[in-house]
Amino acid sequence: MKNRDEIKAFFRGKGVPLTHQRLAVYEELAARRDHPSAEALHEALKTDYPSLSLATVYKTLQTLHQIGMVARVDSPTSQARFDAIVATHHHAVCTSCGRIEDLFDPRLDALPEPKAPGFRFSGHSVHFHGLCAACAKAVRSNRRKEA
Amino acid sequence: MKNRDEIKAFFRGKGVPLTHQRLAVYEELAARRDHPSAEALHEALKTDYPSLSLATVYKTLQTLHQIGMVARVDSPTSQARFDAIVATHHHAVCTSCGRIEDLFDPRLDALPEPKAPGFRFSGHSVHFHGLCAACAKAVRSNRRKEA
DNA sequence: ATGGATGCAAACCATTTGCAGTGTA
DNA sequence: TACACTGCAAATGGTTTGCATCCAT
Repeated sequence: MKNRDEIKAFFRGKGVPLTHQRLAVYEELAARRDHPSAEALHEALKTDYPSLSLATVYKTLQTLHQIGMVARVDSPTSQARFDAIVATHHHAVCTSCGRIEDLFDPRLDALPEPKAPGFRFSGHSVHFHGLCAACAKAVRSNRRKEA
Repeated sequence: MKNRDEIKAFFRGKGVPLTHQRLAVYEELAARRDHPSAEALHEALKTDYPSLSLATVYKTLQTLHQIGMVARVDSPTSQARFDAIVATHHHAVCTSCGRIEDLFDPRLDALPEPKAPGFRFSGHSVHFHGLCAACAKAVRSNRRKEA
């Protein structure tokens, strides 16, 4: 995703109106590599767009996320979730209902350490995301109803 | 971590008082495999401990986390963070300042899919956590001061 | 023209905090 | 006994929502 024509085409293809605010938020985000929060984006944009509201930034990010133009850096649920197992293990997260299951797989415990200059790593965690059994079944029966 | 004597010993070893509330929260969490939220734990406990407050559950979980008896299931920062790169990639997260850096490493893109009955996975993400260059340096100079 | 988007302010929800009283060590 | 913990209620901070107005299509 790069220039304005491509952006315009992408929105059109999704049938979603492209407003000045949406363009501004997307271009600001795309220009940065620091994974800003909604607030940080609003802060950065308010000089050029004094009337842009924080609520619009939130709504815009949701829209951009829905049409697949931006990703959120993890945090699957809004509430913190806890685990009495402190040994290294990983998680399967249901993107529909928030269900979290433990994954124990030694092949995931020893991953190649990536290059990240200056970073001193103390560990890692792997999240597999998808639909849990119950939600996958719900989706199937919905499809059947809609058909 | 299992029986009450071991729990008691662990708290004593950390020099942290073991209250009824802390024991109750820990035992409830340890008995479950659904990664409950603070609220869910409070809900489950309030029949047996009607005076237990939600604030205490939050404080207790913080304490248990600090002494290494419980883990939080990721979500490194409280605010949502966004990324204009939607292609598969991974992240390095600084546990001290919240800095997030992109990691591009094809070896992390193709991981063995773990056994999770019924789950239909659509993808995965890997978080490496540790200290970024700046925070690692800050820790070093703090150590020097304290010495 | 018109349906969806914006902006404002209020609402919401998870989490934190101040403080008086209580319990653990 | 002393200090840390609890419980309550109020405060906080991020995010969402209702509604009147505005704008992209």
